[in-house]
Amino acid sequence: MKRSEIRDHLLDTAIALFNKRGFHAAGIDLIIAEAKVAKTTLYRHFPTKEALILAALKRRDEFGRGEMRKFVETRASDPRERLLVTFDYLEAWFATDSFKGCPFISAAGEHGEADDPVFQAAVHHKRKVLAYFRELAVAAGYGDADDIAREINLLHEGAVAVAQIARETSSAQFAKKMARRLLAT
Amino acid sequence: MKRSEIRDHLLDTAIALFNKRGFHAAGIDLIIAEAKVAKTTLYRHFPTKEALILAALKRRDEFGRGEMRKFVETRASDPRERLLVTFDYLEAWFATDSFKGCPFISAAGEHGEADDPVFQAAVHHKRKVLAYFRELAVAAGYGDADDIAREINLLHEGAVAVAQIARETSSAQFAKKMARRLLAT
DNA sequence: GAAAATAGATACAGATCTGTCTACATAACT
DNA sequence: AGTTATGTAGACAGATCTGTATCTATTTTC
Repeated sequence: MKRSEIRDHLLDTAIALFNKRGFHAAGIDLIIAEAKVAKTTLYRHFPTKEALILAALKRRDEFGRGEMRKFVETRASDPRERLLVTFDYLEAWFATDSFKGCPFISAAGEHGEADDPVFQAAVHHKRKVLAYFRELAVAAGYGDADDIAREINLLHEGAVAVAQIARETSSAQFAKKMARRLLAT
Repeated sequence: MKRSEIRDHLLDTAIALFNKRGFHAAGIDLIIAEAKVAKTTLYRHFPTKEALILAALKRRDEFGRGEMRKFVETRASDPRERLLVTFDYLEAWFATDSFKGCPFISAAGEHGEADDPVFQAAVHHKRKVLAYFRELAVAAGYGDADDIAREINLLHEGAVAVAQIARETSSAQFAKKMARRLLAT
């Protein structure tokens, strides 16, 4: 396998296994076996497991937010509607086989110390997502864009947590209806 | 230490360490050291680590729901108000030093397979909490008590997730205001 | 095409994990 | 008081974990 591909392949494999088994339970040996790559290779790209976790979270963050943006932009042009369409993105995510809750919440659960770089990666991701909602709320012309963004964000988090445990997609549309009613007030 | 006390003491120590470090990262040796108990003693009470985890989650479930009930019942008598007071309970929980997000969401993150007993324990807890909200909604005389309960529940989950990452208590009151507006429609 | 960097395969070190075993001390119950 | 159950202490086994070292094969790059 070419060097240019292998790093991303390793990260994708790691993301999938961290998601499925958890960050501690998914060991290096499992990751290299799944990726069909030698251990030496992994350690040439990432000096430690923590570095691998951080790189995986970074990739997951950028990919996930990019996907949500694309999804939203192709389904609605009205900024107000776009805020609601984010819940349809959630629904599509929940419907995938690999959905096991938010990887950043799980990462924060396993690395809960405030000064842990993994926890900080989760904080960074959540801040970026909130900023996106605020961006949409501003574009929609809301005077209290900050509050609107926080509301959408809180509903997202709630829908994800419910879907993680109940293992069904309906919480996305349920949260969407709540959002619609709140935006109407 | 008396036998009757030691089991609960072990469970409380385990709960605290699982909460702080995560279920995989908190090892048996750490738990017995913190509890100041011999390893033999722990394994006389719990045959495996998984059994300890399950017993700890069961205790956490019963304790947490009992505390919320007590909190709510002492602060409001009107059933409608009680639904809102549950968010004040959240706020008090968030304000504790040990708050690191919902232990059951974290447990589900580390044991995400649907047939894993630990995951099932999380499902059980969430069902019970939802049933409590429904009980309050029924007492409040709402015709659509199921939907009201789901809304309160989703707002709770959202507030917990936000508080876990942002490390502040304000999401509880923020969710409470959202709940108030939703209940008014 | 040659030189340098990287991948593969695998053994290994050292730490840590769960769970067991042994030997002795203490508490509880008859 | 004496028997039984339980606690303490710690060594130990066996598995597993992260990370390193060695050596060969393959890519990349100049």
